[in-house]
This record gives sequence, C-alpha cells and structure tokens, in this order.
Amino acid sequence: MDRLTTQCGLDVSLSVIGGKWKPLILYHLQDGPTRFSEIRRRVGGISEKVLMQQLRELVAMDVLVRHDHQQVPPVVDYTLTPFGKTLVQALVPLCEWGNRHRAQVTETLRRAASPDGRTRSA
Amino acid sequence: MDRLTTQCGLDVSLSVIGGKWKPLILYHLQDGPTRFSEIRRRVGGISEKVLMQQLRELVAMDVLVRHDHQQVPPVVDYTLTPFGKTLVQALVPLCEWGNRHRAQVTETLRRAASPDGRTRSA
DNA sequence: GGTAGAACGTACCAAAATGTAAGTGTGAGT
DNA sequence: ACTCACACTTACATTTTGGTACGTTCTACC
Repeated sequence: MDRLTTQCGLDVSLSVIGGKWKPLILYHLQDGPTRFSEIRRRVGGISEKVLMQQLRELVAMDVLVRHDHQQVPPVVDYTLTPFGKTLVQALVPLCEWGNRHRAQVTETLRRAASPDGRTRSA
Repeated sequence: MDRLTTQCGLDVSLSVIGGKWKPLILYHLQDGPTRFSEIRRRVGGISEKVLMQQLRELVAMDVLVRHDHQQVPPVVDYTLTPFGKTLVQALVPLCEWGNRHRAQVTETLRRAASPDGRTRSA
C-alpha cells in the first residue's frame, strides 16, 4: 500500500495554492518584500478584495508574512517565509512547463472555444 | 516589460490542471490505461458527472486519450499522452512538497478551522 | 424477471470563488 | 481645497464549479 497512493500529496498542495491567483501571487513575491499595491499591479487583473483574501489565507498558512510598517498612510509588505519558498520551488517546474507549452495550450484552448468547434476531423 | 513577467507560465499550467480534481486524476493515471469506473474508485469522492467533465477537458487538451473498446457493456479507458506525461512530471515536485508538509499544513488548517479560533498563543 | 454494473447524458441546485462598487481614514501633491 | 494613493473592509451580484438524482442501453448473473 505505498505504490504511489497514500494520497499523492497533491491534495495538500492544492489546499494551499488552490484558487485562481495564489500561484501567481507567490510567483510575484519572489523578489522579496512587496507592498500590497505593488503585488496587485504585478499580478494584474485581480481585484483588491480577492487579493486581500488570498494574502490573508497565505499568511494564515505560514507561506507569507505580513509586515505592517505602522505608518500612515499605510505601508504594508508581504514576504515569502522559508516555508513559502519551498513551495515556490515546488511550482517552478509547473511554471516552466507552462512556458514550454504555452503555444500548444493556447492553440488548443482557442480551437476549443471556436464557435464552429471543429475540434477534430468530422 | 520582461523582468519576470511575460506571465510566468503558471497561468498556462493552471488553465490545464485547474479545478479540484484534475491533478488527482492525472496522478492516478500514471499506471497506464485506466477505465472510467476504476479512475472513479481511485480518486474517490468524485461524482460521475464531474469526472466525466474533467476527463473530457483533459482529452480536449491532449493530455489524455480516450479509448473506446466498442464493446457492450461499455469498456473505455483513458491514458496519458506523452504530452500528459510531461505535465505529470511537472507536478511531481508539488506532490512531494505536499507529502513532505502534510503534517504542518493539516495542522494549520485544523487550527484555522477550530471553532474557538485561537489562532495564536492563548 | 429483477438487479447490478458498465460509461455515459441531462436537469436542476447549492456552494464556492471571483468580481464590482463603494466606503474608511489620513497625509502628500497640486 | 481637492484629489489621489495607501491598505484595507463591506455589501452585493455574478460566474464558475461541484454535486445529486435520474435516465439510457445492454449484458451477465441469480
């Protein structure tokens, strides 16, 4: 009972980076401490509300630390914890895979969405 | 405009393995051709409808191939394509990460969900 | 004959995730 | 004075996702 079962661990990872944005967020935090608004700009397309949620969850999971500079107007930044860095490392291959196959995937998605949907021959 | 942007590739991967079940499904297909009902049993907890959806999407993305044995009662199996295998390889690290940190993640989730929510010391 | 199981399809629903728009308080720039 | 940016929060609307339940066609089994 150890073939590759035991629940492959994917479930664990997924529970941490689940959602549409978390992987992207983590990715954009690799440069070091980053401010809220800067993350928002980098990720692009994410709303403040959702970004906040995700950040809070990530912080709760000890993947990030939040540093409030106690200034006004507010200055807060988020940083990957060592734990978070291991996670980022783990998704590097996925990132590379995505880059390597961007064309193919994009193309496939395109034709899947094409109105006359000729996905195959007939 | 190419610092590390260009979209890190994660968006591509995510568009393929997005969703609650796809990674799990792929994982359980590593053994080779697997029948629908067998996948369902292995993954566990997934409904027929959703499994069907996911499989169809995966097939559409050329990650899997569907083989209908043209028998009755129906015999159909799904297999990873070479392309699919590269994807599976890419999520191996995530899988390992999950296994390595299962305890911590589980614990964190547990206390986050605890009714009296003592997230910190006291 | 009735039942079970194979691999689906479909209708309808509930829940989760995401998005939108607005508001908060304060200080710096114009 | 007015506006903007900061880091959020809240209420609300919408979209996406997942789930339940049932139907189908056919065969093997009791």
